[in-house]
Amino acid sequence: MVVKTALRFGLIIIALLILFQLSNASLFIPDIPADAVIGLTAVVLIALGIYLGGNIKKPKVIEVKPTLVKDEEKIKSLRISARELEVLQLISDGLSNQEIGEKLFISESTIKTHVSNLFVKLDVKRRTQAVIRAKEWRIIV
Amino acid sequence: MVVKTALRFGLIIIALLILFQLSNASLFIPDIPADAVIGLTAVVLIALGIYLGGNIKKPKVIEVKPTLVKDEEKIKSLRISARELEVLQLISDGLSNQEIGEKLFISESTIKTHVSNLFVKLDVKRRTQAVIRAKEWRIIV
DNA sequence: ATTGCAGTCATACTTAAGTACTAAATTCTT
DNA sequence: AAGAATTTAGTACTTAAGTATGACTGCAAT
Repeated sequence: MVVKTALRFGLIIIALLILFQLSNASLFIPDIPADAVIGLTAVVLIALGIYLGGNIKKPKVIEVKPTLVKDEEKIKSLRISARELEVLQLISDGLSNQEIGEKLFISESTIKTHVSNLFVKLDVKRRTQAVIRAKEWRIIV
Repeated sequence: MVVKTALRFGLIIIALLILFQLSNASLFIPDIPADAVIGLTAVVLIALGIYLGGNIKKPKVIEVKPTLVKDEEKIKSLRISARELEVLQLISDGLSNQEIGEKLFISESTIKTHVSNLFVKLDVKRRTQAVIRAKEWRIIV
């Protein structure tokens, strides 16, 4: 890395020296218009600046969250129903069976049915595992 | 945005014209050495290039995953012990109290003690909530 | 029409989770 | 060394979670 930087700067210095020489020489050669040489030099120098700027400036670092998209195919393949998915999401939100029932206006015993069916489909034994599995398989966000 | 860009380029053109004029003039004024003017011009042009490069070039973007670092300060402030933290992590991994006990070679009743103490410190009622809260507060990864 | 799925609910049960203490041994800390 | 915090473990209990099974309804496809 250090060698690369040194090499780069060496090349830049050589390029600059050549330009200066050319610039000086042109003043005494009438065949080439001085303006053209100056213009060319300007363009080369600006290009050099742009090149240097790209390397000197530290890159912008932005944090990106992994794309949180549900895998609808997986949900279908596991034959998880819409209601079951709702319950699964609420389990993941930390709600108890009773709270889920209240939120969905259905009895706790129905929630238990959904939960049991979910565990079979997700191949887990506990709700904490269900949450992990469901996120692994991108069934819930 | 368009106006801003137009203005910027206008200024750049004016700056260039001034430089060209200066450059031409200096050739006939012996008081100022031609090399100095050329050198100054070079510096200005390179600076201009760097400035332009910063605006024209699309920024280098490095994508990084959100930093998953435990907040040790938070752990201390909540007075969560090392053992409790271990238990918390294993809860988050989906293990039952019994499984956690087996993994740590201690009785399930001890796990229950740790769990209860954790719930008070995390201000939650259930282990599913504990996992959510612990991740919110970056107590576990 | 009947077949099947989704959703609902209930009962009865077992197991796990969680609470509320008490208490002892161990390990830091001062 | 003394005190504080941690870790361990127990008992006794309450509550929540989870299982198994059966039953009823509505709805859509065959």
